[in-house]
Amino acid sequence: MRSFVSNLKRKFKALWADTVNLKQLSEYLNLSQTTVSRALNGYPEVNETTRSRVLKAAQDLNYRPNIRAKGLATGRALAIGHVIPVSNQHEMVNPVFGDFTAGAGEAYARAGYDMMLTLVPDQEEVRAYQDMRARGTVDGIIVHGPVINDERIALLSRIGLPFVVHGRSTDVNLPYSWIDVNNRGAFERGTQFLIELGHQRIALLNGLEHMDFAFRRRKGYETALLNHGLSIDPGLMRSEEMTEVYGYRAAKEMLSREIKPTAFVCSSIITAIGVRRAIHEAGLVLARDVSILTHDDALSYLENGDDVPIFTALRSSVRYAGTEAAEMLLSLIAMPKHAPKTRLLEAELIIGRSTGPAAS
Amino acid sequence: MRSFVSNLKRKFKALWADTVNLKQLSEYLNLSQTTVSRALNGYPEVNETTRSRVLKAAQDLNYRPNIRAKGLATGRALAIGHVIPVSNQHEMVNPVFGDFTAGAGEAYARAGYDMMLTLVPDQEEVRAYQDMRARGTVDGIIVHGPVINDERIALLSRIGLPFVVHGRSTDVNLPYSWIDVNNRGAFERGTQFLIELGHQRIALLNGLEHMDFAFRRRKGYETALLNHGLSIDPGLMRSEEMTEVYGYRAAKEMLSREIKPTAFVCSSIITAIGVRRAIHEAGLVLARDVSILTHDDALSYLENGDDVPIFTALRSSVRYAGTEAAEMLLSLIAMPKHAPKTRLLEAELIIGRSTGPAAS
DNA sequence: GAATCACTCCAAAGCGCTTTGGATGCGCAA
DNA sequence: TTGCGCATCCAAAGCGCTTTGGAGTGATTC
Repeated sequence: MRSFVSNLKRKFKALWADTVNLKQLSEYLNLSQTTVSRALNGYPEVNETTRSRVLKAAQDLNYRPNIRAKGLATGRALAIGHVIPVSNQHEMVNPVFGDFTAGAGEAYARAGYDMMLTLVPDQEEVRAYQDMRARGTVDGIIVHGPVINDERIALLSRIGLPFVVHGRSTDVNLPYSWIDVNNRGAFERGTQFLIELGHQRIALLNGLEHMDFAFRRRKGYETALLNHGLSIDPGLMRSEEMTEVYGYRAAKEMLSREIKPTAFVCSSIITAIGVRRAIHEAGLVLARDVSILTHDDALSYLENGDDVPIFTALRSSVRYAGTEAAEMLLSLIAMPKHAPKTRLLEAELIIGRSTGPAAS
Repeated sequence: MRSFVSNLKRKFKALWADTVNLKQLSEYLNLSQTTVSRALNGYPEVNETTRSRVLKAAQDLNYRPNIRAKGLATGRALAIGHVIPVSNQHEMVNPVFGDFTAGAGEAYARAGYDMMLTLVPDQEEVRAYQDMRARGTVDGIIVHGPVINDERIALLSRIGLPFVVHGRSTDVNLPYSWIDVNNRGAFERGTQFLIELGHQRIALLNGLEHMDFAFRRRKGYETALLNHGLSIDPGLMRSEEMTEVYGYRAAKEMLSREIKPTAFVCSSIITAIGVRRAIHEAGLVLARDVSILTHDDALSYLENGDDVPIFTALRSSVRYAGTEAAEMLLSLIAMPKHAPKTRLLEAELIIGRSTGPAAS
């Protein structure tokens, strides 16, 4: 039996790890390409006996449909695009993106979709989306890093390419699909937590505030301050790319002042690590002299401790968001007429060892 | 003139942000598809006047060749695959991968290639590569995270899919293309540096040692110890996924011993951050009481300080490696008969503020 | 016994591009 | 005038798949 099959394989030039195409497979089976194709794709108009014969043969001859031919015929690409804007000021290939992508990748893998990454210089972004649509490289797109009033949303709606935004865009009034963390609510809650611990001078080390998430976080922070009769001090607010060095420098400067902040709110655990370094270097003690509260994306390589969290944090798994976003997009592609879907995730306030009552 | 063009656009159903195909373009030009295709792709047998007419029209009508049709006709995919192995023990979507990818993406973008990411469960990896080959999704592959005696290398050679390994694989004797850091040399040099500072009990917090890079690093570390008459103490060696918590825990345990190590060699800056945390928590002072030396992949989000490096480090930009790997692969694809290319990068020893003479 | 129907299957026409194998017309030498 | 080479262009055949529009069976119905 084995040698029977392998003879046929030889005859049909199907060596191990090599592949036949539909035509060869159908000749081998003495069936038409139509029938074989239908059997393989689960269409009803084929006898079940035939179908299992076909399935068996496809297995034996190691048949793999050519994805480009399939795509040409069906008009679908079976791929999702992730466009990563690249600019000088600003680098989207960050740890957050990695984890989000990992989450999304899982969902794609399950659904048999591929994932295309494209790095695109800022100013060519619009063109890149048109390209993807026109050249048919992808069936849908995940939009990363939305800014305030992001023009990509209007563009993608116009050209009719399904998309899901990771985040939202303030000032955009079109309906669109998104998944986001309640950034404003989280930062309001976190700031309030510090205020209730007695802190009055609370610094905010935010991400770049043209980014929508950072804008919302600042709003939350400000709201909490105002709600408790505290004033907003621009000298205590920074907005930059969220690196370790940024956290270090900003904290070092603020801690060298006559009147120091007693607490820091950070937009990223990496920035918080930089702040911690500055605190140590200034000879101060974390939680006793200065508190840190940070947003925590639950990155796999930067877990916030294990049993007891290192930092008091607003936690929301970006990996989970990735999976959800991907599934939203896939279902949008499956039902193109469906209304936009939205999903708001809540961050969890987790008490760690980086906060304490304000030093008097 | 403008309205002339826009009339024709309307006539040919080319609305803004919409696209014509080759047939429409050739009808618009009163030329055959052959000629238009040749004009566009720079073939010589077309009059220069005609060519510029074609180019102009392609621009005006917003012509974008369908990549799947092109791929079907040429047999090329214009895409490169990055396969990310996923398992329970082990997570490749790490910050290093992100930066490598960013570097590679630049090269692809320049060459007009797309980048495909695929997450593949460990045990299906072999099948995944066969698939990519058979279905024609990619023209080549970057192999990430090679282990000792990595079977993927033989597989990819056999099925004839061009590939470049990021790293090497000990015990594989086939010729293949790779780009790697001199891990062994770097860790030997780094360890020697610590020894010369008087350290005798030097711990190694390595990555998972079935990974080739980690294996080589250990060899380098051991070589330096032996060269200086120091013994190898398994109690001072760890091998795990390189997270922050790993560094913290391992260092905490070792620093709680009767006889503590006086220096740590880490395989990742993230792990080093964890070690630093444990040092602080133990009430010790970095560089004075305990030294840290780490490998530094020069990740954009985890820069090792600015003017003065935080950690004494063996630095080698993984982003640069990504760009180089991509370019090697693209040239391999362009010249399939070419012999394998290899490239060994040297890590730079950078003196930071995390090392000092051994405390007596 | 003829008409109808459900069930299986097939031939052939695309999908949008590249590329092979001419066809056409021109200038130029013989 | 004929023949030849060269410069331009074109028709048509793929690439490997899906899908439309039947065609060929028996079985069922009247």
